[in-house]
Amino acid sequence: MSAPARQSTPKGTQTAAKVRAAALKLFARNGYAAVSMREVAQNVGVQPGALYNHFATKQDILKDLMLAHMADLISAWEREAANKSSGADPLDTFVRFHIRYHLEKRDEVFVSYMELRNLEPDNYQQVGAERRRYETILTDILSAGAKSGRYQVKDAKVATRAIIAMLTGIPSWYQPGGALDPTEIENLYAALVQRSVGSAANANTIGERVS
Amino acid sequence: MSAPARQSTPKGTQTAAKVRAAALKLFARNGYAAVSMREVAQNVGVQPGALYNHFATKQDILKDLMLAHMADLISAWEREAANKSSGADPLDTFVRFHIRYHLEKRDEVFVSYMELRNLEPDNYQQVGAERRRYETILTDILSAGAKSGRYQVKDAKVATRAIIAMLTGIPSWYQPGGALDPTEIENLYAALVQRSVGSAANANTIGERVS
DNA sequence: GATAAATAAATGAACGTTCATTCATATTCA
DNA sequence: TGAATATGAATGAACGTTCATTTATTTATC
Repeated sequence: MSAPARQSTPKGTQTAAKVRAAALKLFARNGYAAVSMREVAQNVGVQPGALYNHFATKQDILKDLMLAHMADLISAWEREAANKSSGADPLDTFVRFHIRYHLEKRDEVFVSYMELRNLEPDNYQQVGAERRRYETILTDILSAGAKSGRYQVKDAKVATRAIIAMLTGIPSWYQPGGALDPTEIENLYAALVQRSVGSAANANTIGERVS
Repeated sequence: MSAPARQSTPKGTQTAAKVRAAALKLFARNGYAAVSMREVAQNVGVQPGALYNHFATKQDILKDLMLAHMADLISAWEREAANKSSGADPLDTFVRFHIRYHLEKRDEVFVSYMELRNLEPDNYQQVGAERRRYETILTDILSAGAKSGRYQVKDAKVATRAIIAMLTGIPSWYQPGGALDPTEIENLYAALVQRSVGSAANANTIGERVS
C-alpha cells in the first residue's frame, strides 16, 4: 500500500530549522560568544557533530539568523506598505509597524543588533547593507514629508536614527503582561514621534484615538 | 643627595589603572566574552598572572568598570545641575548634558550597556540600581514639566525610556570628524526632544539658535 | 642615612576545563 | 543501493586561574 501521504517530509530542512530555533533562543538569552555548539546541540536533541551537517561553522549560524531576520523585516514592511490605504500617514504606519514587528520577534531583533560585533567582516558588510536599506525606508518618508511641509525635519538622516533608536529600545523594557500592552505602547510612541517631527495636529489625533 | 622627588609614587594603584584602561578599550572593541585575560595582560605590558594582584577575577574588572562609569555619570550630572542658572530649561540642560557625556566617554558608555548581560546576578542588580537612579533624574524633570503644563507627556516613564534610547543611540553612528560636530548634534536632538514632549516654542528657539 | 625585615607586585610555567571542529563509523531513509 | 544524517570519540588550541618563586618597593630599626 502506498504510504499514507505522511506529509511528504518537506526537505532535509527539518533539523536545520531546529538548529536555527535553538541557536536563536540561546544567542538571545546568553550572547553568541557565551553559547557553545554543545549547548546548541543539546537543545536540538542531537550530538555536537551532527550540527555540522547543516551549518559549516558557528559563525554561519549567526550569519544565517541575521540575514534571515533582515530579509523578513524588509519583506514584512513591503507587505504592510502594500496593504495600507494610500490615505494613511506613512510615518504613523511605519512607527506602528516597527513597534509591532519588534515586539513580535524579540529574539531575532535582539540578536541582530547585539551580535553585530561578532560577525566576521564579510558578514558584517552584508548585514550592514540590509540594515541601511531598512533605514532608508524611514528616511524617505521623512524627506518626503519635509519637502511637502508636513514635517519640520532639519536632517532626515539624523531624525531617522533618532526615531529608530527610540523605537528599537522598546523591547529592552517591555514585558508581556506588564502595565502597558503593545497597542498602548504604539499609541504613546506614535504621538512622541509625530510631535518630534513637528506634526502636532497628527500627534493629538493619534494620541487620543484609543482613550 | 636626596632623591629628586621622583613624584613620590602615588600609590600601588598605578598598574590597576592601566588594567582598567586596557580592559575598557578591549571590552569596548571586542566584547567582554571575546577578550582574554592574556590579551588584557599583553596590553598592560605584564604577564597574565600579574593581573590577579589587582583584580580577583575577570568579572571583577567588568563590574569595576561599570560601577565606576555609573558613579561618574551621576556625579557629572550633579555638578552640571548645580552649575546651571535656575532659568535654564532643565530638559534642555539634561539632553545636552547626556549627549555631551556620551560622546566624550564612548567606551565607558558602550561597555556599560552592551555588557549588562555578562554581569553575574549580584553585580547586575547593583548596576541596574544605579541605572534606574540616573533615569529617575529625567523622569522627575518630565513629571514636573507635565504637572506645570509646560510639557504634554502622558506617561513620564515611557517618555524617559524613549528619550534616553534616542540619545544613547548617538554614539553608535557618530564619528569624530564626520558631517556633524557634537554641538550640531546637540542642537538637532534638543529640538527633536523638545517637540516630542510638546514644547514647540522651545523647540524652535533652540533649533535655530546656532544657524 | 644605611641596613634589615616586611610587604607588594610580577614572573613564567602549569592546571584542569572547555572550546569549535573533524572524522571514521554507524544508522536511517528514499 | 546510495545518499543524507547522526554518532561519539578524538584533536589541538585557548580559556581563566593558581602558585612557587623572584624581583621591587615600602616600612622599621639602629
